[in-house]
Amino acid sequence: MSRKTIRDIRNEEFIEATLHAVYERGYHSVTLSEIAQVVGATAASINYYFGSKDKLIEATMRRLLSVLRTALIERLHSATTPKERVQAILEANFDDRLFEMKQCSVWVQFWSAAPYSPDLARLQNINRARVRSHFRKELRQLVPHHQIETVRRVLQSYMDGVWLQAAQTNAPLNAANARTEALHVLDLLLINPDRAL
Amino acid sequence: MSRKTIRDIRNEEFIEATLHAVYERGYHSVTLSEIAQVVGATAASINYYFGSKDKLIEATMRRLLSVLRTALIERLHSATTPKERVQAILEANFDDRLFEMKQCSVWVQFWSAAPYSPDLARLQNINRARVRSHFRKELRQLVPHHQIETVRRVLQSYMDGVWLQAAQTNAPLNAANARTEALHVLDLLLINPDRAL
DNA sequence: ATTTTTTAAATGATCATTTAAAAAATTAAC
DNA sequence: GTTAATTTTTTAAATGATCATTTAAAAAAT
Repeated sequence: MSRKTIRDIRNEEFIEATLHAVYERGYHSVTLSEIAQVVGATAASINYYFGSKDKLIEATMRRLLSVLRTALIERLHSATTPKERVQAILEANFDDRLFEMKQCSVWVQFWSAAPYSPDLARLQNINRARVRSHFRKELRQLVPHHQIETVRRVLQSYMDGVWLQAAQTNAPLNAANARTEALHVLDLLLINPDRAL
Repeated sequence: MSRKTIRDIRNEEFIEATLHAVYERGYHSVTLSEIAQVVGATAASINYYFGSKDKLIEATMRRLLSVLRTALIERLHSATTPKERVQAILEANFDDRLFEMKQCSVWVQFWSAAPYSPDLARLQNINRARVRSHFRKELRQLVPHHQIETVRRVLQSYMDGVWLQAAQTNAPLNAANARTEALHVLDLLLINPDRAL
């Protein structure tokens, strides 16, 4: 029963094309024509569907966020203990569907552009707030009160850093490795916390 | 005896202005005129001194790298044990002269632009290779052979992530806190390594 | 005087966006 | 089921704005 309108299909195609073209050419030098070319259309067509280049970019960012949200919800759903749920957050961030060159690259570029675009900044804040709040809720049951924020900051910084590096490597990414390593880092932070933090 | 030519002074001014203007307006939307305005000059003047916008950007990136290199050398010089030297690398990355909004912001923007500019990419690789090699040399004496790369990757990812977040916060940065937290993370990685990694 | 530095204005290129018309698809009528 | 109207989608070309860069001349410094 998937009754997709042409509009939905085109939206989908153009967002996919944007991911590809931004990855290939860079956020600040890609043109509407280049994006349109990826799917054999014209720049005018994009404006017909999205209204402007900015709106297209915003829609693409929403797409990335939606992939992360989906992975996060799925994994949280099948976790039962606080620690499992923290692991779920970490693993969602390096989910196979997300932790892939094209998306890492575009994501990092959006990050760096966000401070200069209210729309992108808004989306980014929503996402960051969600991850932060999930972390806090679970860490409350795993580490002493006064260490919650430190542990959370370290985990989030670590995840961001891995993404940043992923976007700059030309070697193919290994999402499974990234997840394993992230779980190791978590274990380190949970070992004997009174001693180091 | 600091005999500075006008050329040196102007170079300095324009690089400073670039840091300011890129921070204010964003790497991909700042114009030569805006940069020139910061020091009351004209865009043509920048081309007279730097030859092109790209060269100015490259010179600004070099400036940032030079600040890091200086901090790194200074701190390494006064460290005597392997652990102190690893600490020196971490602390240099969050040196007061470097870990400051304007520079974090510009640095992150350069990072995200580097894959699309051979010149920026080259500079970035040189820098990353230097930090990597320092880490390796010292970690060899601190952790078992098979864990060197993992520990190093975690530390570098963590540092990158902190920078990324710093560039996106509007709260003022606290370099001393960043250094303290980084040393904590190091201690965690060095505690009982056989257990977790 | 001569050289260095600065600038206003010109140049030329690039784009996002608009427009107006064509093409395709959908609907309605017979 | 074919045809004619209507709506949706697409595009080529026009528009207008923005910039980096060049140029040629003026201003400042040596």
